[in-house]
Amino acid sequence: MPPDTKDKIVYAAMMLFAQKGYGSTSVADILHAAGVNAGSLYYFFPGKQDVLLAVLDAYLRGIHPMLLEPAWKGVADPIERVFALLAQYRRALESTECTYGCPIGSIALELHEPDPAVRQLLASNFVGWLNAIEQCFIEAGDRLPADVDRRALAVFALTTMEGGVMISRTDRTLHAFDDAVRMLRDYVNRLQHAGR
Amino acid sequence: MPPDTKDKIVYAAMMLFAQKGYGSTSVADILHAAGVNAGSLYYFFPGKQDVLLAVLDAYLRGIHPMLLEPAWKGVADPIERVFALLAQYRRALESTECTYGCPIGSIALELHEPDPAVRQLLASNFVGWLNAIEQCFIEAGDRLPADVDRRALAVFALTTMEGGVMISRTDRTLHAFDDAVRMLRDYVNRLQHAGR
DNA sequence: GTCTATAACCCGATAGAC
DNA sequence: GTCTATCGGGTTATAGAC
Repeated sequence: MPPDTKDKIVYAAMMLFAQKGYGSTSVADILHAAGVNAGSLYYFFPGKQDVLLAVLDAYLRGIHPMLLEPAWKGVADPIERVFALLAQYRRALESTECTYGCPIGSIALELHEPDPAVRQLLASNFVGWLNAIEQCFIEAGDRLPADVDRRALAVFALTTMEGGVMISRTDRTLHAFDDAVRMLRDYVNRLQHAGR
Repeated sequence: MPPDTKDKIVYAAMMLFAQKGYGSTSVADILHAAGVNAGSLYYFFPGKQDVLLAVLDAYLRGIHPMLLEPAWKGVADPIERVFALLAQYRRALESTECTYGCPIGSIALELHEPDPAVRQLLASNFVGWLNAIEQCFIEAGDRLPADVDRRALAVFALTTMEGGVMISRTDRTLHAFDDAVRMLRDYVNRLQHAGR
């Protein structure tokens, strides 16, 4: 079963949006990368923005199979899973000379007045990520103090990753990403040792 | 002394880049907002990107007078200064319905393959911010454990702010920003009480 | 230094045959 | 479903008078 045209368009757009951003990717770029003609794209999608919606939906459905499962392979401890996920983002930065970060975050900051449907899907992607990490901290149980807000801790992990990617991408160095993750690790360690 | 044409262009571009981003702001937008004609802009600047360079340079020179001094007015304690600065970003989000965040961060993620001069100025802006916050943590002296890396802590504060802005802008709610800053505050509190 | 007009180009989207 | 050709409009930047 060869990949159908629609999937080829979405996949090509996903790669291009991650590499160059949404605004800097032209429909012609997508057509060329997908090996498809304009008529086909506009047969499946009303316009460029609807391609973005399909891409964001693909990211959303891919959170578990494409993001979390690879990162968590062989890692059972819930707290280690949080840092295993961050380590996967580090590898993405490392293997692209600090060029490739989190595509959701990039698009979220690129679009200043996004269409409501786009903004909704961006938010859903963050929520999916946060739910998974919150669950890790919940599963950590009494290794963390009871009064520590698991959801807020998940948000903190996300800001650490996104902020670290932003600064590392800007100075083309992993220092900032590593500094931020190291501080988060120290914080979580101190929480684990609190009250013992 | 009326503001000269060049300054009007840079100021108008600064506002527009912050509101709509660099790519979505046309030269015509800048001309209209500045009340200036195309010939004037291209007399002072070789092109649009050079206007961006001037804007980033203005942000860099404005870090102390425009950003830090207002945030730190009446705040002497170095650690409180860190959170006073974060509170100022919160007010910017709040007063714009979570639309306006950090313009440097937005541009940093919008431009995927920035001109070296642009990337250099973005990095310098981050460095200026980090130097100031690092200095706060240094001035905190022995209120923080000696083995805590002051620079890394400053990076952590920056990722908290930038990541918090990103997520709050996306879901148009201050929850994420507040969660992240609350966690950072808890971490700093625990550091202050460590070893006592 | 400032103005108007316009060149030269690229964009997203469409039309209509097949 | 797919193809080619093209429309209409917005873009950055320039030319040349003043």
